[in-house]
Formats: sequence, structure tokens, C-alpha cells
Amino acid sequence: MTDHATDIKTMLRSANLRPTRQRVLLAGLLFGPTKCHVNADLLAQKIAQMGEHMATATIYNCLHQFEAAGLLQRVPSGDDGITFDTNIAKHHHFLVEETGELIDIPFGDLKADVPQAPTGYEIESVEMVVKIRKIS
Amino acid sequence: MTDHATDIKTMLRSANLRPTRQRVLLAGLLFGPTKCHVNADLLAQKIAQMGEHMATATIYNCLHQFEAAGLLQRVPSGDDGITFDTNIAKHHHFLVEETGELIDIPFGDLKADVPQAPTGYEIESVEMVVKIRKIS
DNA sequence: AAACCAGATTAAAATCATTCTAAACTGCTT
DNA sequence: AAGCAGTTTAGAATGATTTTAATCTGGTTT
Repeated sequence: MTDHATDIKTMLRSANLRPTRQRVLLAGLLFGPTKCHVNADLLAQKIAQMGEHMATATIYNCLHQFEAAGLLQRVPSGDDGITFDTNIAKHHHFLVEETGELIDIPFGDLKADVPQAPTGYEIESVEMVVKIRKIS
Repeated sequence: MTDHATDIKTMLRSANLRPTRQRVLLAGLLFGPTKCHVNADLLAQKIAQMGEHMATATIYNCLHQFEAAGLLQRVPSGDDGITFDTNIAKHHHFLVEETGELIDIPFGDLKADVPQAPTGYEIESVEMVVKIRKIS
């Protein structure tokens, strides 16, 4: 077994997730050195390209489990379904209107004074989306 | 005809929308003195309570037409479908995690330095959602 | 190493908000 | 009153996500 595969199994076990074949395969696609934005459909395509197969429900199950374990963050998406970000650091996004593409904005680049939460509530997260469009 | 109904018809005509019975009814519900967040389902309920009826497709059509005319703004919503805001001034939102309820944040209360758009793009809008949860 | 079982995966069906279709209707102009 | 483009409508279609109920599998126990 490669070191990478061992790392992934360790990561999954740390998250209290049995390292099943499917979860290891998905985690391998998601948790490489490059951060990315994914949805279920994109992953299904990548898996098909590898000549593998995975039930749609399994992809959704795993994504939700990874999210619950803090390995992924859900991010806003134009219209098309549920999108996750493998970059779990605090940051915001550009959203390209025409294509729905998401581009990370480093956290430091966007300073905001958040107002006090209404009485009886606490702030859980702050998420900013800057919609951009190609200059014509 | 009441002054209010006249106002609404004028508003619709200014937006190049024929003041049909359905659009006048919906506009009456939406463009009162109180700003609110609505979705198609909520409007269908209100209409039913009035003893009226309107096709679901018509509600969606009108909402999209009102949005295109700048009479409504689309706003983020937890998970449940398309939500519109009758407050079209620049402002941001608290989103109550447990209930999905949206609460306006006056624009002045939330100052942010927006980063430059990537080369070749221009900024179209900035939208911030502050997720909050009830203190337990 | 065989048995066991809670948890995981699966294909297929179900869900459900939204959109599409194509037929009937209605505000406006003539 | 007639005509027509634009609207509304019921019902079907769509499509992403979830549910179901059956099968399978990691990991532990014997």
C-alpha cells in the first residue's frame, strides 16, 4: 500500500469513518495537494473515467459524511445543486455569473466588520459571495 | 378602484408588465409597506387563504418577471428553493440555521473591503450571509 | 480462520421544487 | 366587437437529491 493510501485511511479513521473502498477512492480524489470545488456529478464523472463505479447515493453519503467530519465545507453555488470545497480554511468566493465557476478569495483579502448577532443568537459563520462577470 | 390598486397597476405598467389579475394580486401581496422574504410556496398559501387560486407556474413566472424588472431581489436561502426579498436596497442577511429564517442586516452595519475582481472581470454584486444559531 | 454483525453500499423507486408544454384565455388596441 | 400578442393554466416532465430495503463488507470475536 502506498503512503498516500495509508494517510487517507488514517485520516478516515481519525474522522470515525471506516476506510471502505468507496470512501478511500473518493478521499483520494478530494484530499490531494490541490484544493478544489466539487459536486456529486463531477465526482461521478471522474470515477467513470477511472473505469470505476459508485452508486450515486454513495457519493452523496460520503460527501455529507466528510462535511460532517469537517473534511469538506459546503459552499454556495449558482443554482446547480450542492457544491463542496476541499479548502476548509476561512475564505470567501468569487462566483462567475455566466459559468457558475467558483474562485477562492483568500481570507485576508476581504475584511468585514460583522454586526452583532440579534439578542439570543450567536454567529456561526460569515460567508461572502462576490458575483463577477466577464467584461464585454 | 382603490388608490393602492391604481398604484400597483402603474408600477406594473412602468415595468412593462401588463397588469393582469394575477400580477396585480401578487404585487398586492408583495409590495405593501412591509418588506419581506417570500418563496412560491408561501405565496400559494397566502393566496389560498384569500380564497383565490393561481397556478404554480404563474407564481414562478411572476416572481421571475418581478425580479427581472428589479422589483424583487433573489436572496440566498438555506436549502429550500428560491427566495425573493421585497427589500431591493443593498443589504445583507442573517440566516437562522435551525429555521432557515432570514433577517435583514442594514447595509451600513456591515462594512467590507471587497478585493479587486480577477483581470477581465467586473464585480456585479457582493452578498454576505451571516449564519447564526440560537444560544443554547 | 470462520462466524458474526453493525455499519456501508447498492439499484431502483420516490420525492419535490421548479420548469416546460401546448391549449385556452384576456388585456389592449383598432 | 374583433383580433392578436402576451398570459395563464393543468398537467406532464425534469433532474438533483434522498429514501428504501436488500445485499455486502470491515473489523472484531470466537
